[in-house]
Amino acid sequence: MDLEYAGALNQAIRLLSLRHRARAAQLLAPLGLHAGQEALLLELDRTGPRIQAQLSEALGCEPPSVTLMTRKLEASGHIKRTPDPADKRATVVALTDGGKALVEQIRQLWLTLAEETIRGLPADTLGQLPGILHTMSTNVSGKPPA
Amino acid sequence: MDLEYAGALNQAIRLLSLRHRARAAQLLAPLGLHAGQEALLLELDRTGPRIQAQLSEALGCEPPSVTLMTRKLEASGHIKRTPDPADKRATVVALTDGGKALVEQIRQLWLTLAEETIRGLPADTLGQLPGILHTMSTNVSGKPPA
DNA sequence: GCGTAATGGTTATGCGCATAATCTTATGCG
DNA sequence: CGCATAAGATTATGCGCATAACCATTACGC
Repeated sequence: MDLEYAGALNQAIRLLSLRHRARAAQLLAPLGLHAGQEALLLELDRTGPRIQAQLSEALGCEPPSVTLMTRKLEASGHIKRTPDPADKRATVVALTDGGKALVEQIRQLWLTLAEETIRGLPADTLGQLPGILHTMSTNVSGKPPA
Repeated sequence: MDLEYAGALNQAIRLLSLRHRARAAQLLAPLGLHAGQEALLLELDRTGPRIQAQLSEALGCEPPSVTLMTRKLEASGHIKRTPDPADKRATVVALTDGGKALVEQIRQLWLTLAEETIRGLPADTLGQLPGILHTMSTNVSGKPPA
């Protein structure tokens, strides 16, 4: 691998990150959501109520970030935070009814976003794309490949 | 395209963004840099001195972000900001000697990061990877495809 | 030429992320 | 047991990004 390829690759990843996130933000704004919050709601919908430590792990961000995000999502009425009776340290986070309804809208937006993103890519690329992205993610995750 | 694929794709892009950036931050920390600043320095090195509006365009971020980043990079001595004699509104940004030396180190780190990122990917994928990422970027850039 | 629009920058504010330090509660081991 | 350690959460702080509002300058149309 040469310096030029490396530079192009890293820059391409950086640009995709910025723009994909920016586009997501545009689409989520009408719902009153900021980019990043949708992932928390989708995760809650996918697995049911979870404590923040689990959310932190699933979302790939640190506990303090989850604390602030959950605060704001609770303030806007999309989730509810209740102390865990079995572990007094933990607080469990659950979707409200309003939150569940929001998730349905998010799913539609994410379909739009994904279709927009992969427009013009060859069909065989589409099949391997999630795998490629996942491989790169775990490669730089620092964690040993389980 | 189904909802499941869309969700997996968007989530994969989000995770790759977070982790690639986090790993970049780890590598840049010993140089006293924060993730994002390296792009500005690399761009300056690639094209020579530029005014902030051009940097904003090249980096894919908004002018206020450039203002703050250039301030900090100037404070740490890596760049120099001087008023443009031809246009009293503009300020041109140039690498200092120290900044140029830093760029060489950044290039090495970016080689490391890129090799780490694409580890385990098939050879034919590597060839098309930059193109795929670029296509996706422009797809969500909002700009008409020039 | 002059007034209006466009361009370059900055300030203020807010969000998502990070790390470091701290507090509380669980858990492990002697 | 009791005590050290680990785990869950929070606070404080800082950076990169964003938008909105504003100022200074340049460019343009009449």
